[in-house]
Amino acid sequence: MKTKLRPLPPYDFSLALSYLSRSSLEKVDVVDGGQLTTLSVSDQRVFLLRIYQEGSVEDPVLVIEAEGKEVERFTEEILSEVARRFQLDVSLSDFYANIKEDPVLLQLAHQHRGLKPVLASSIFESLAWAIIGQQINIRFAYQLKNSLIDLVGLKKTIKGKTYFAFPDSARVAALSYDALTSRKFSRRKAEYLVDAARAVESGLLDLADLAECSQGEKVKRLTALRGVGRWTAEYCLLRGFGCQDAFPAGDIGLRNAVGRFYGYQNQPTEDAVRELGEKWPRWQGWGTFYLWFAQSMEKRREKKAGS
DNA sequence: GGCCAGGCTAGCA
DNA sequence: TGCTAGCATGGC
Repeated sequence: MKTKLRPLPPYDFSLALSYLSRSSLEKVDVVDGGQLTTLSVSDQRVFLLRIYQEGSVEDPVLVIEAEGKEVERFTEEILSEVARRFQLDVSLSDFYANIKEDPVLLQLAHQHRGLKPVLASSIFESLAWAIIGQQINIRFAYQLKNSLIDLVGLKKTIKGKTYFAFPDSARVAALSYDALTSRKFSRRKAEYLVDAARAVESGLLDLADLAECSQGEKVKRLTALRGVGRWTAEYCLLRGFGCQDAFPAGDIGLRNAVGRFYGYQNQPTEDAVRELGEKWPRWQGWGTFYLWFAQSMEKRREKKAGS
């Protein structure tokens, strides 16, 4: 199956690819030669997707090629999932209009014109990834994520090449804590992760239902889980549910980015970041994503210059 | 070798 | 309500 989507312009898929390739350890979303190769898993079915952009940033066309059994029957589902994950139907002009009081963010938006937040492939993945990433550096977080994928991730070999998908909640719920602690998870992190997966499996945390709730209710229900604090919930809202105004203001990476781009002498406090975000009404999530992205691009540039 | 990393909990005042 | 020790391992 090969089909095309027309994202709301401007849109630059190469920026999404840059974001997805921010770690060399990433093995679910494979970026190579200007295209993304990834598995799409839904309802026990696995499809291999190749996604790339044709046309320009101002007149974008996104091409989606999908392989798998009876893929034609699932075309609509696959396309809607791609549109959701890459926020293709959300207008950047609304974002631009709502950050005009902030020249710094406006400049970054100009510099990375066509960037839209990239969501995780599922709500559960965003929650699991946030738990994994708590209080540890990103590189180590990727190592833990890959251990989890080795243990219970989905693997599919096509034409001699193996592709991986992040495990769903059922697979994680079936894990023992020891299986994770033997792979360098701390005891607590193993408990938080497996217990969250079990909460989803038992229906204690109904993610489909949660999607329909208000932002406040989402945070309330998520933080009711042991191991899920405000940061984790906000992260999940931003990268899982795609809430445009989710705002993990306490995030260390965001505070560092604000420190860099807004010229702070010392790392700004969470309160200072929250105050800054008032200049991006209803779009704090996108502002956060732009700052994360710009920071990772700067770091990559510095590393390249230093090597 | 020490401090920091895309935090959170439990215990205490 | 607000503060802090402890968690645990890797990177720099």
